[in-house]
Amino acid sequence: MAETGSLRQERLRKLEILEGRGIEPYPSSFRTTAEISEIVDRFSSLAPGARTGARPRLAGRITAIRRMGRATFLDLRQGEAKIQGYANQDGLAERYELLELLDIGDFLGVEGEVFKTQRGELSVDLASFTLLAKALRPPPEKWHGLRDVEIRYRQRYLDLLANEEVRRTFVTRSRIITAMRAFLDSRGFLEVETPILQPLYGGASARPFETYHHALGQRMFLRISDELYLKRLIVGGYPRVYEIGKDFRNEGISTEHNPEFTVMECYQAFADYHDIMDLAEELISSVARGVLGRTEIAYQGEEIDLAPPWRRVTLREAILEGTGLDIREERTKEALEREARRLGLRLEPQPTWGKAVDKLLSEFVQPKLIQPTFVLDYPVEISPLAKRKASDPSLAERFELFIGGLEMGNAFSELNDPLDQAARFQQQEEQRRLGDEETQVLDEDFLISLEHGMPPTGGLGIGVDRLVMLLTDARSIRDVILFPTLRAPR
RNA sequence: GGGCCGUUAGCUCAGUGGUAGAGCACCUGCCUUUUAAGCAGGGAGUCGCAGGUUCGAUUCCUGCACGGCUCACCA
Repeated sequence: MAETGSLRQERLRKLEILEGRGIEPYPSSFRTTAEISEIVDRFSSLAPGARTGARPRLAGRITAIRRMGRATFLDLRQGEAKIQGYANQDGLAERYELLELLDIGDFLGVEGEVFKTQRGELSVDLASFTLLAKALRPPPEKWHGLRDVEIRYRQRYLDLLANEEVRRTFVTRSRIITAMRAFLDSRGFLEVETPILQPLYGGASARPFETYHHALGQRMFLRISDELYLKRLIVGGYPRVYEIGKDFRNEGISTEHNPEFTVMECYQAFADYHDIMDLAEELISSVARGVLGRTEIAYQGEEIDLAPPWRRVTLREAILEGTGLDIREERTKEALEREARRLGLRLEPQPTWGKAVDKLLSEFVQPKLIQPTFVLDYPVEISPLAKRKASDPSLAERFELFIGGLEMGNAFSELNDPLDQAARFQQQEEQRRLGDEETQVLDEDFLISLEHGMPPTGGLGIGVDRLVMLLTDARSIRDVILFPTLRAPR
């Protein structure tokens, strides 16, 4: 980080003068008697020119200073709330000149009577003030805010100070997660924590981050999913569990992907994927109602209604609708790719039939799924942890949820047949040999847990960052993650 | 990783083959109810980095770094 040259030098000079006068620029505390927001709430309807007799002690950051000779105004901000400080030479006497040593960005404690100026600005008539922390660097520009995305992401604190809508977004994010917890808790789900550092990764098709534990002398992975551990807890007898936490995938970065991202996964015993669709609808619509107060939202210019029930369409119908291709007719990779080409679809060659189906969905169907849509019944080939449909063993009882063109969730009736699960892992190995690099790895310990008996269970995973994007109308996942992954500057 | 675009003062941005500007911020002066305070004056830059072309490069070319968008993979 470069020095900011003369601006920083200037502040250092003021710091020295302050210290020379025996003023501690970083005192350990300042006892306030009120929050700025409380004073604003209490006195905002005061008439211009009125005085209150109230004399609170307040603290905040200086966000503006207007010096007018023997009178000075400054804006003091604490969180969202702001109040004006008014000081004049009559009131402060020889202390008045110390105001010269204050800068925008400094934290200040004040004491004085609350009043309203002739122009109607709620103010504190400073009887005294105390420097609480000197800022040595200037804040971003007050008028245009901070635009440079690199500074916004790397120094998010400046973004939060300069851009109010950014501050609001992260408040909303926090409320979404709180609402999610409240919903799940009210449904009897137990919040648990499972390992992030794992000897084996699984539960999704993705490349992991690898690390090494020195004392154990052992390779470890950062989890790519919570799934296999949460299912072990269902085996262990908890009927409903959930976890909200980070997963890590060693893949590309985009407006919809951050290498570490937040996921909510929940598992409910004696439920199937139809029950889970109901659960997902209720979860997301109730979060929207709780946080935004409504279920109609606008996302990137599209009007979306999150009120249940949501559209449910099979994967086959969705692809048929979106492309004209019937995946039930084209059962081999070659036939599917040939037909896609015949229809003029730009489909890159895929390693397997299942991957090609997945590609058709994400490429040609997903962008059109603006209203909440459950796409159900996926090929078993690409659903190695989901139970087969009784009526068609080539399909899995699985759905993905799309809203606003974003893939929002993934769920299935969990595969609890240990022998079929073993066979599926085997099948994944074969797909790996065909060139699919993101197949699931065999987890012997997980298989053993299934052999001890897992009840029929429905599971759901929601991409929390994407849900926040949807509810805050964010275009990029980086706008809902406080410190998104960036290359380290050299 | 590929393609396209960007990088100029602390911040927001102009601009040029002849060595750099504005607004905010900063400094000095005036100003005791201002509020994007005002008025007058002033300081501030390795023009992302490194090469090349040129009498001369911030400007043109090449490479690199970082960022954005996009394509490829995933939640």
